[in-house]
Amino acid sequence: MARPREFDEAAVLDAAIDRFWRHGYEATSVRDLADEMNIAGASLYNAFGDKRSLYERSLNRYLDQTFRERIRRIEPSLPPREAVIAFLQEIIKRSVTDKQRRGCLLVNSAIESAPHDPKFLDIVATFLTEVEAFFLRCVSKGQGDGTISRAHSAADLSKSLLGILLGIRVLARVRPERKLLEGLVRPVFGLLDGSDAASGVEGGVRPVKLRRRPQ
Amino acid sequence: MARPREFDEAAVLDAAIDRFWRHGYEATSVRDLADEMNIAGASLYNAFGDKRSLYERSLNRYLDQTFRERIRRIEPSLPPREAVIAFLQEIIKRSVTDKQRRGCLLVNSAIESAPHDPKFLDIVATFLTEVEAFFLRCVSKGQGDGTISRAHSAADLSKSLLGILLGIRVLARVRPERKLLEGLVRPVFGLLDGSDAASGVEGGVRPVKLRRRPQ
DNA sequence: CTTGTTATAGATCGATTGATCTATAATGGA
DNA sequence: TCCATTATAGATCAATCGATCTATAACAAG
Repeated sequence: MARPREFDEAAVLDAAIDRFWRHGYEATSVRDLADEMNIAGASLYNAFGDKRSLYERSLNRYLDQTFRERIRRIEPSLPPREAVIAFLQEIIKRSVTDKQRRGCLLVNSAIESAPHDPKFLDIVATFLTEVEAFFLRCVSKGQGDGTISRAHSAADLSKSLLGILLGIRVLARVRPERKLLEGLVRPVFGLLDGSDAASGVEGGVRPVKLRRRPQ
Repeated sequence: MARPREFDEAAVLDAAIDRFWRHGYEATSVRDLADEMNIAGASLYNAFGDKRSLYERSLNRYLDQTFRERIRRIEPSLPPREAVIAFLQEIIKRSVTDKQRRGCLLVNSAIESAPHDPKFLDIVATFLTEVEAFFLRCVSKGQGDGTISRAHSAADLSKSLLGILLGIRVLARVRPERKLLEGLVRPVFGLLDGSDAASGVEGGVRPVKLRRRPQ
């Protein structure tokens, strides 16, 4: 019974994602959203609750369709070291080709929304941990089969990879230059390869003697 | 002639910085600003023009008082490798002790404001280049005197350092955990030290044959 | 059919926005 | 002292905000 929806929920949600992605939460009004989603304001409230709930739905859908999709696609199909590299290179490619300089909705949310809303904070923090966990799985596996250097602990390396990922996405909004981003990751990729990593600057742990990359 | 100001411009500007820093540009109203600056709305407009101009003034003052101050203080007083390390460690310390999770006004602006205002974009992009140049000076000098590894080009290393810096500042707003941030920089610091950095993942330039760190 | 339920479009709500106006206060120079 | 100039406080502006209301439309069940 009852009158059916005239719009495709996934489609209008994509429109909402795009708007939030480009302009952020505060700079987007409900009217902006309704316009881009091609639905009436009342329909928006009826279908998604309020603006905040719509943002939450948008962010979650974004994470599923971009980050998680990328992990699902890359992790099982590539050796661990190549998976990490492919993951980051794909993000560089996206950053460089993104003419609207939207950057990354996750990073944008981390800066703009997470600090002022416990729910958003939880979503963002949890997901960052999820990305870190992906890197950790890759690095651990790579160190196990000798394709990734043991000069640093898998825990540290995966944190560095997370940090670099976030840095790339900040630059993507301001200086999305191929040479900058590719130069930026080169030393980090080198970190995965063999290296003797000399002195421990700060008494850092020097976990295991490295092996000279068999394979 | 004319009635004198009743407030100290630098002091009220600091109050504006703090507000923008914590809440961003869009989520801060002119009334919020006037309240925190302890001046009337009319005085704000009289002294600083409009909200946008006040933000510009705030951002520039912030950059001078934090980033540039740090560079001016650290660069001449420490050897290049130690300067880089001190710079990043100071930022980690700030991130960890920042109970309000303000993060970095530069990074916050890069995400929220720069993409939608050519003037802000220019300020942020130019300053990011300025930070990169600082890292480049340090790395070049360190590679010259043998205290920093030549396994990667100074250009690439300084870009990586910039990326890691930005990543730290994103995490500072969401997961300002000491272990996370210190683990994150450990491999990057290792990058400065000797290392043979093997394979070029992507046909990247392998700039110079390394020397085994004389000193 | 009728009835119950939900979706839609557009008007509308009070609150808040960035910005300005009015009126008054405070100064240095004539 | 009077004038020109600027600063101040508070009221006020139209525009826009997030959200809701009213009225109508579209369906399924009976």
